Amino acid sequence: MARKKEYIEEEVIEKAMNLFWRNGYETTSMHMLEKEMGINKFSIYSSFGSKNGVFLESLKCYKQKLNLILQKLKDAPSGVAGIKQYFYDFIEFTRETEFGKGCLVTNTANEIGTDADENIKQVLTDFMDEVKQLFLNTLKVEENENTSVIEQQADFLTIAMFGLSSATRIFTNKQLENYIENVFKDL
Amino acid sequence: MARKKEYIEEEVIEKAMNLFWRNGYETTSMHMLEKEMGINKFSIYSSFGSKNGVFLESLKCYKQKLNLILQKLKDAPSGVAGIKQYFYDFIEFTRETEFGKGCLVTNTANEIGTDADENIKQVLTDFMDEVKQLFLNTLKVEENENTSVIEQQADFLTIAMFGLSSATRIFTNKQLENYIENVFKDL
DNA sequence: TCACAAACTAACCGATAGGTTAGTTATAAA
DNA sequence: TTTATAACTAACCTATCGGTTAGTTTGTGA
Repeated sequence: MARKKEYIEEEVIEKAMNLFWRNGYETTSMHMLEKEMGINKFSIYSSFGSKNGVFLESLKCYKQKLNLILQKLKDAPSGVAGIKQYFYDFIEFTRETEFGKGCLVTNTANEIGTDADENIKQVLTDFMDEVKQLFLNTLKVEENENTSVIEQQADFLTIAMFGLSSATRIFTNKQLENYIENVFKDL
Repeated sequence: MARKKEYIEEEVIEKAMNLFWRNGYETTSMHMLEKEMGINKFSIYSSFGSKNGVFLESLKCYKQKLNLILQKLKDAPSGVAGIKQYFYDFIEFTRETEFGKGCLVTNTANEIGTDADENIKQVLTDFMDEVKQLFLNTLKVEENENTSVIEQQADFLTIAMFGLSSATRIFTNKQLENYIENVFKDL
């Protein structure tokens, strides 16, 4: 009936995601998105509705990328060792292409205020809850174990992970590895 | 010879600092600064030169505020207990007026990119170095102690502090206290 | 083959960003 | 009391923000 799109939405979103990842939400302008995605405003708005829409799709795309190491954690045997490995996998993940990008989810959590878009806030809290639940499941060796201790451990590791995500933007690999070793020292 | 200023620079900077603290650098507009500081653009520019100038003075003001608990750490006896107390003092400090502000220095470190103003970057790294040095001094009980172990401990605590600062914006007091207890468990 | 619908280009929109400046008001030294 | 000068007000500047739209190109089903 009509013309075909000259771009693949998944492809241009991945480019947008990398831009948001490097620069944050506010700093990334529609003009920058046009250049990076290789399409113009009309196409961006017709495919994703708004800058916020592009960002939400970028977050989905980011989660897919992160799922590779999250899946490894899901498949790991019970116990703290798998989580420690996830921490190491994560710092490698944040450095894949360049230094100092950090984690898109954590960067966004650090950037936005309380008045931010509700959808974005929901995606962030969902993600955090998912990671904490994954830590809980990995720590839970037997069903009738002391749940309050495990709950506290999972809480600790969630904040430690959050802190590590922020820290990857400015600290050296050696410092981050030293941090991980100390976090898991007596766990 | 001429008219007197109708405002006190230290006072209006403290107001500006609180605005930057709550909203971050980019989100805070000159218009918001005019309203919050109670003076208009002309006065702001004649006193501080630019938005960046206001921000740099705000960082100085913030450091002064933080010095109250940093001084307590300086005066504390050698050993890890004083640092642990600093962590607790710090989460109280970030919650003094409202929830979720975090730490102005850490917020800024999380917000800015590599292309940010050099003066601002310098202030941030100086501050981080100062805190780490303070941790080092507090950990150093005797002069001829194993320096590499202490160096690693100080590095760990610096990142732990950085992570805690970020975390204060979204996690509950109970979770943060649990984090601190785990960080200091075997130190 | 041709008409219609979707994809495209590019000019445009109002709002707001950080920053400037012409003109007015107040003050303190002479 | 006059006058020089700094502090003030408010209108204004250009650039850019996210977003829209009129008009053109292109592909495809009828």
